[in-house]
Amino acid sequence: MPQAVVKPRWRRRKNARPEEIISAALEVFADRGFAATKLEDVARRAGVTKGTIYLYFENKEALFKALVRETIVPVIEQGEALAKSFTGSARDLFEQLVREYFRLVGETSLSGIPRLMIAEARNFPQLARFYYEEVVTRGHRLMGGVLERGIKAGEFRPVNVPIATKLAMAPLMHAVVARTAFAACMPEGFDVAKYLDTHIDLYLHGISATHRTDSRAD
Amino acid sequence: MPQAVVKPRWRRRKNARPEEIISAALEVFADRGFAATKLEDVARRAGVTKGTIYLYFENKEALFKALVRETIVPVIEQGEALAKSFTGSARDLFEQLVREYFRLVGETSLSGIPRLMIAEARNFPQLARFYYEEVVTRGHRLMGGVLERGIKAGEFRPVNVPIATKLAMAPLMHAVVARTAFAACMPEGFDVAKYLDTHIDLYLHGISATHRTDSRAD
Amino acid sequence: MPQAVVKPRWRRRKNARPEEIISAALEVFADRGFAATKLEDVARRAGVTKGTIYLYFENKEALFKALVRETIVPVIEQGEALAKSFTGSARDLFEQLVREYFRLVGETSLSGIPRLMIAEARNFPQLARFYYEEVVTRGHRLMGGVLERGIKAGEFRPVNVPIATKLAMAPLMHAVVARTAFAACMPEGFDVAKYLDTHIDLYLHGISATHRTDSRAD
Amino acid sequence: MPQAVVKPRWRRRKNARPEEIISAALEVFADRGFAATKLEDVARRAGVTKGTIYLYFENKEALFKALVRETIVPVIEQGEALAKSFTGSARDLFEQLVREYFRLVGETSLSGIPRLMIAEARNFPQLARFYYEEVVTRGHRLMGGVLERGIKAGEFRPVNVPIATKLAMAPLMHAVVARTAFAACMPEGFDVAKYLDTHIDLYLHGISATHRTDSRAD
DNA sequence: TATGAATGAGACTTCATTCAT
DNA sequence: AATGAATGAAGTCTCATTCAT
Repeated sequence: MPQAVVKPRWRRRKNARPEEIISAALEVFADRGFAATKLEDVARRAGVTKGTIYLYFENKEALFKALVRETIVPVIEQGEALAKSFTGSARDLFEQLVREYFRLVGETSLSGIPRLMIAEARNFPQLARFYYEEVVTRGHRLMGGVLERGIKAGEFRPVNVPIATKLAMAPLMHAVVARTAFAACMPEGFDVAKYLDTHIDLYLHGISATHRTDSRAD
Repeated sequence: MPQAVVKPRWRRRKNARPEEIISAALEVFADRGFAATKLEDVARRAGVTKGTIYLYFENKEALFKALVRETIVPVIEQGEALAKSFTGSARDLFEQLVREYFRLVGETSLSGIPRLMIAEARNFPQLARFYYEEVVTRGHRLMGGVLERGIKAGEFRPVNVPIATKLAMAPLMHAVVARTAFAACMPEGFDVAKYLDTHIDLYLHGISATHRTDSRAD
Repeated sequence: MPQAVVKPRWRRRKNARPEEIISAALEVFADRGFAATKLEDVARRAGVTKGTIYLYFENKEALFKALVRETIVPVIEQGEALAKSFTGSARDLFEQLVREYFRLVGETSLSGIPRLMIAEARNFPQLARFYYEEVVTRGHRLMGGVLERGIKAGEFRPVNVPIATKLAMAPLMHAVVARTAFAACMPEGFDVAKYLDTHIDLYLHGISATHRTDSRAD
Repeated sequence: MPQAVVKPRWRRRKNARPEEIISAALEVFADRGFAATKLEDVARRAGVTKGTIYLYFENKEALFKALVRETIVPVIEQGEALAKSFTGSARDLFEQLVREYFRLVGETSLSGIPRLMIAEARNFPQLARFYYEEVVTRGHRLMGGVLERGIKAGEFRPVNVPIATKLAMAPLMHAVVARTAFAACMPEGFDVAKYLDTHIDLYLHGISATHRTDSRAD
């Protein structure tokens, strides 16, 4: 990242190259993982040659980082914008965020990113930290905010927010991650719609202020 | 470290080498992933030389496969045995299986295996299939059986078992997988005990036959 | 090619570019050597882009050759002019040539050129020949002429001129070459003035016609 | 698949390998310089493959350093040993050291090393420092010791030892360096023997205590 | 059974050079 | 005349794999 300063921005704007490369990289990284991805494949898919990648990214790792930055972070930001402007109930916001996440990530090649990060986090501590802070933590903050909103509004019981947040996200994350990993092994498929419906229903039921009387959760 | 089974020492000596290698491989693979693992590191940790590995395993991939086979499947088997001999309520069995899984996998280096599989499944379709069938599906069958047992006994509502099974497992799997991946990024730590407690509580509450009146889940 | 250019002011501009490039090349080549010099660095220092270099020089090697031609040869010519017009004693001419060489080459970035040639001569036989003939031989001829002049005038003993010439030049050349190479390693510095003084004194003493009586040198 | 050509993979003892590689490296580096040397060429000349080099040397630079260490430093040590055990006059010791240096370095492929160092010193500051300290400085100390010995014995005038040392060495160094660089350009050859004779004679005469009466050099 | 020296295919990365604008 | 995007050959280095001992 040393020369990020020198790279004139208009060059990016004017030329679609970096975006094309990142887009190609997303496909290949998502398919094969970090180490097994050959830059030549990325280049070919982007319609350029190996050398061109190095005009825009310092090395493979930098490309990987840019990919994460440019693709996943915006999804989080979109969710934050939605939450900010949302005027309905916390339940509805919860449901909408969950479904939106699946629409944007779970069912696109972006789903490869969480899997990649889980796979490579330990080998790229610096990137892992970036991702954890800019995506995971931020995502948790977003979801945590929804829960607090519901608690304040009396829709949700006063649960332990950090834990409840993790439990709200885990089924989403795992479905995204495992589905892309084992897609080829699930000929019967995976009824995502019903999975989501059920998660939303069970989860909202679980933290709803109106149904419980005997919870141990604090 | 695999299971310290108590058996006559000299007798096992014959098989000790491959087991030592697999044990070393578990540590290294779990730490670094498949591609980033050097056989030399595995060898060193096993106290042998690279060449020796090839006496027992055809190649790196075969070692990886053996590792998966030898370490994870027994955990499933143990769970199956527990379920078979269990005489208490489905709720208690559910709780015990969940906690046992965490004890055996989530908090040992075995936790690296699911992460590895998720990372590499697409690059090793054959291994992915093996894992999916011998671990994932079998795990689901085990958990699904518990749910059915509870439904039959009138403890649980008659939910869609496959979906409910996945929703029971996802928080476990995700916690195991994400925790090892991002361990270094979570200085605050992760209160696993409370996470488990809450999951068990919320989940059992959600499918309990006695509390719900308005569920959309079928 | 646009013709009908309005010339006046831009006329010198036309030749300015190659000179600027050569000047930049001198700095970079002298600093880093041939292979380690990137044309991009030369271009940047010349205030142009890489492509521009190729408008004036066929390739890196041609630039290198032009650099040698344009920078060093004039120094020789200047020495030749001095010798030609010099009217004093051979001793004084010798001293003046030595000091002038150091002033023009030894203490400017031109000192990088001999070092470069020594480093790369074997990789560029054609250039080496050019340099050897246009610089080394010509320099030797110049210095040899001085010696012969002194011998004829009875100032110097009738030594073996080619050998004596080489011995006159070697300390100069080596000082120039080694000083730039190891500049960073000589914190104590190198008293060039005294080095030159001593060389001149010892050398002139050695070949002086008036002091020796027992030399084996012929 | 080539049919079972029985090519013994390693005939020699492990111990010999590094030396063989260094020996091959000397030839190639001396011929082409550092950057222009391909490790594959070194390998081929050593009768091994590229990879083998990396068993013994961390990288190209390390090989280069080892080469310097193993080849030139011993020459210095030999000179030091000679000086230490020498019982004759300082003049004779001087002469012997000069001739020995030429025999061991100037007329073997070791002569490529000084040239290499001069060429690459600026690009490898760390190596330059090593060489400067272990070779240049040590060589100067050796020669300076001889001069001091002669001064103490009344053989030499009380000259400025550091300067006189440099002037004693420069013709040697330059001859070694320039000869290998321009060997191909000197069809007439270079009468090394006479060059050395004359240098020794002139130099010894110059610092001799018995001949001078008018020196400016102090 | 075990070793460890040796291999060589393959990946990343660099940079001189080209060419459309 | 000048640019700057693009190329692709070439070199360093890695490491799974082999095999004589």
